[in-house]
Amino acid sequence: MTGWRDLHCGEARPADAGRAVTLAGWAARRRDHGGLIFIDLRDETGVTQLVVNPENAPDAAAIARDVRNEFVLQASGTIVQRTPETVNPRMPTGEIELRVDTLRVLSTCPPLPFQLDEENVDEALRQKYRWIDLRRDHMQRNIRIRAQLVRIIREEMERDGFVDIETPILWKPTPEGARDFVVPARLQKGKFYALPQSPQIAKQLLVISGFERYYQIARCFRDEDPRADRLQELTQLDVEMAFPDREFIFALMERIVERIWRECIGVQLSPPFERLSYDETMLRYGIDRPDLRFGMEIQEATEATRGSEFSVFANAPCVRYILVPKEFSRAELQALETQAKSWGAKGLAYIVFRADGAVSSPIAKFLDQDLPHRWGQAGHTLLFVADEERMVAKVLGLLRLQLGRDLDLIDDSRWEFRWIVDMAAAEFDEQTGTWHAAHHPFTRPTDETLDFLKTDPSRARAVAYDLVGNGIELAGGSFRIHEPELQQQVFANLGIGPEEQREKFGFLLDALAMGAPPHGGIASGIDRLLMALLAEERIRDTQAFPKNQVGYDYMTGAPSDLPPEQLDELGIQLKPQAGTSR
RNA sequence: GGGGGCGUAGUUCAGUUGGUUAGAACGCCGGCCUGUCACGCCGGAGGUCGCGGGUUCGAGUCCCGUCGCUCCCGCCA
Repeated sequence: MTGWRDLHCGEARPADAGRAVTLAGWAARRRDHGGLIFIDLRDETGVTQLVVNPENAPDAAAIARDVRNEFVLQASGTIVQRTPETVNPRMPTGEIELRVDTLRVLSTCPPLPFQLDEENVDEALRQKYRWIDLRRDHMQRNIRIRAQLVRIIREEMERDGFVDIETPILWKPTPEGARDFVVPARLQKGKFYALPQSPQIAKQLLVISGFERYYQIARCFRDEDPRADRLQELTQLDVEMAFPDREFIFALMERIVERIWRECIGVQLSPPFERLSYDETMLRYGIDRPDLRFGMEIQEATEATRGSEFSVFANAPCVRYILVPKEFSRAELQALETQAKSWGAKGLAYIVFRADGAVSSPIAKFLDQDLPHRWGQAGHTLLFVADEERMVAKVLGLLRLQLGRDLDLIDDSRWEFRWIVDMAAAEFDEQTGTWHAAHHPFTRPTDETLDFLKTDPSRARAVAYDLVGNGIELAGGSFRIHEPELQQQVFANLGIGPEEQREKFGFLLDALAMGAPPHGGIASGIDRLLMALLAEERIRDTQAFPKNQVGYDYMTGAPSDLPPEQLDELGIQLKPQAGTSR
């Protein structure tokens, strides 16, 4: 205890009755009864009720009358046991109160821009007054559990002999992956550092250096559009090890996750988590981070409809459907089709099975008679998408998720974790019409599918894995390429020529040539992990000081203009239209 | 880059088919109140209906534009 107080507000119990103590904290509420005045005094441990009686303490009563919410107070007096009829069983300190002798106002506060017990306050306002927002129980809980979660991670990593090593925040711009946040270099005018999207290369170098087990709670930056589940500035548990063993890495993560869920929210998980292949996941859920808390899995219908008289189905490379437990109306189906089209589908075919046995559908008559009945069910609707496989998976996957939420099919009490394994090595880029690395270009292709990178990238697999929990990607990792020749070949397959390789990754290739052990690892987004743990809808509520969807910080006003002298010093000249401010 | 939703008091929201002076709750201010704990009771202040334009006798409401927020698609190795 510091000199300001000798007891915390959440600590006092009947055993303390009779003690003369001083408390300090915030005035959470004041109830002025004309005579008696009650003040709920709050600090980070809880709340104690202050009672100020003008007969015993006229000076304190005069001060208490002018106290308003969120004033900071120091109160001295005696802890007294409450009489039975005045006990408040809803609060831990409800059996006692502080009979105040002297009261001191340490700090005042105007009426708040929003109330601490208000829900759904506009996020812009919450962020502008974040120091107020963070006083709310909900945010206090989130930020404190975040610290607890990080502590658990560190303990588990240290227990297994991983060494915590910091890597540079000022790093080299890399063209692969997300857009870089860049930092102008004053001492090298016209040149730029980039903030790391992840310490990927640095951690590989550390393992090559002989730190066989590295970890870091690392800040990462990605200059892409944020979302409800995505941040520009994030924190990840970053792990890398020499002579990697996939089972070891899985078990490590499972142990960490199990402990976090148990200790932070009292939920007992039962690892090991089941494994799903990437291909099966994409087929059944249409997305690489499936939410397994409800069914409505995607079903294959391509072969069955190949000879159909419905030309759309007959000609499509892929036809799949989901069976939705609802009889949709025409208007609802219209809305669903509009939604599906906005995701890129050409249309949405449907067969509604009425509860009375009637079937309404513009396409059922074109299908083999028994097919719909084999797939359907009274009171349900079949929704079909026919297109390229990628599009079918995407649209049905998104439909499944949206309908799962809208129809309240998701069982919130369930925790479904899965390892997604046998990941694709390459992804098709619709815009450029080329293939690029699905994970990152240092990911090790499997020996068996290595040659497919050249001939048929869609079939190439990587030694890569993701951990998914309740539809949220919680971790992702891989084994890396440790042979310089293979790394050069993979670069080449991804369209990065020898000169570009040298310029951008020369130091990595050199390092790989100088005794690089086989290595691999995993990374886990702390913000995402917390989001899943707390079932938060907005990842921003897991951070103390988040920015909004266009990277604006309401509190500080960042990003902001620079004075001309500073720009000069950096050798930067802004285009006339640039430099607009809010 | 694209699509959806939202924008009314300090806050959260309501506001009917376009119709009188735009309401409620909480908060705030004043008064009363010695056992409340979401204290109670009485009274009061508080509004550029995001902004600009249009239609109309009349616009919070309809139309166009614009700004902001938010969710999603793209993007996110």
